[in-house]
Amino acid sequence: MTAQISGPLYAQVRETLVARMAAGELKPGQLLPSEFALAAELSVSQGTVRKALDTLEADNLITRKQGRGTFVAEHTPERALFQFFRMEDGQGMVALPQTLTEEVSHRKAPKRIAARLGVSGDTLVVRIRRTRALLGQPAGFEDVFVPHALMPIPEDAILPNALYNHYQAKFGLSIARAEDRLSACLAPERVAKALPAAAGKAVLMQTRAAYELTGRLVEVRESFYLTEGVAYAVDLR
Amino acid sequence: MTAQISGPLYAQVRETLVARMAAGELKPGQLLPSEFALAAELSVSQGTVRKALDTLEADNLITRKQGRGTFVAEHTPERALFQFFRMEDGQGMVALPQTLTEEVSHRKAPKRIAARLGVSGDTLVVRIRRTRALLGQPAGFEDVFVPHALMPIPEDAILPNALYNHYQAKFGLSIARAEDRLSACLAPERVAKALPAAAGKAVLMQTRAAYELTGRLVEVRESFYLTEGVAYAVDLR
DNA sequence: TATGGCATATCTTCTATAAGATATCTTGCA
DNA sequence: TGCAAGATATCTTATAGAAGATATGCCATA
Repeated sequence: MTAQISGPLYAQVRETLVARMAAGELKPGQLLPSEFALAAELSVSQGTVRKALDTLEADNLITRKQGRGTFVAEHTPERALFQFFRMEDGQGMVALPQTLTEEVSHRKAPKRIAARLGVSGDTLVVRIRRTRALLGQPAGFEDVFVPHALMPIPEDAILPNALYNHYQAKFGLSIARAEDRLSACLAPERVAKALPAAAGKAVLMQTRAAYELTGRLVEVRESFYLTEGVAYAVDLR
Repeated sequence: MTAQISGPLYAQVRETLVARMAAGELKPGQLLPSEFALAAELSVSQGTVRKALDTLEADNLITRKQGRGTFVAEHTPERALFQFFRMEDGQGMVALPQTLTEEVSHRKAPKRIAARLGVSGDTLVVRIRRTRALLGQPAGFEDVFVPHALMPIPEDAILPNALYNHYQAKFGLSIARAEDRLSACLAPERVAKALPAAAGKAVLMQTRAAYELTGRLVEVRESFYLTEGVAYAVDLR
């Protein structure tokens, strides 16, 4: 038990496991030791390990299957889609996004992006600018910013549809949480230029901050979507 | 144990408690019997009751305080605000909405509303049409629809800021869950008429379906917001 | 001998219970 | 009024057995 020296046992077990995930000792998709094995290793009872796993499961950091075992959560394209991509068509089905154009560039962080990333204005960042299609129609414009120091994505990189998948595979950074803010505006000039279909139209603007396992902010994005036939879906409870 | 005759014990305990809430035997804000008292009454162990309460707490149906007790969740204006109202200002603070105009009317359900409510087209519904201010500026237009049979709100009713509070107090219906869908559009005519500030502008359209404890759909709404200085905030995890 | 099918052994997580720890409020006493 | 002790609530930890999944091995059969 290395992570914490006070608080409930199960919380210490949780911290230990999160630390191992963040350190890469427990990789996404990997089978965890059994509850009894962890209990023996950490000198606690199986029930205590179980309670720690309960909290991890609630946060979508692990998945469990009775009789099979416990696995570190993985950003499969499907999962990233359902967890972090919320555009649905009229029938409540996730509208699969398709990349139309893509451009990776290294640059100093624009002022508002630097502020949101919590870095100074001359910090080098990677900008991924993409246009995307929903339901077969050009409908989205995305600007994704990540610190270059954290993820030195080359400018000639070809990126997969689901970026979080890529972050995890290439840099060992697992996105665990994201905050979205949604508003409506007329398509800004740079959007209209890259996505002619949006010119003069109202678009849904999505600004996101994405955090990895340890809580560190690692990505900021600004997206604009035409919402004809689709909508950003949220469950409140 | 009246609710269920199979499945895990703790699930049966949960169903029993939900049934009592829905029936009004356990009212919002009320103190529940202690875990041991419930255990004795239902002939299970305290740990089993506790596990049932864990699931209810995860669904925001109860709140617990060590040393004090367990309480049925209440839609205080504050809580309804944080749980179901997601408009935040630039600093991440909830933007308090203020009602500017309000008009309650009884009418046959418009076609698309009837479809979403799952009722026939000639069903009587109550429509609550309001305009609202955010950060002191007129910014919102809301159409709320509820079946008249379920909530016969009189046409001369004066409604509080937080409707769910009112549903609960007047009709014993607790909103437990809601689905929001967000898109962007130019302010429709009826919105521009009621909210001149929105004329010709892009607005955030929010369509919501709200469900009560037992899972029954009880409210549908269509709202339009000017998002200058505010945004609809969501946490994904 | 090779192979398909079935019982079983042995993993796993899941459920249920019990007992001690900790937090909060009440009550009685100085 | 202030404070300490007790009552009562949830919280934490531990243990035992049930339920589900997989692999193994035996045995009948071609």
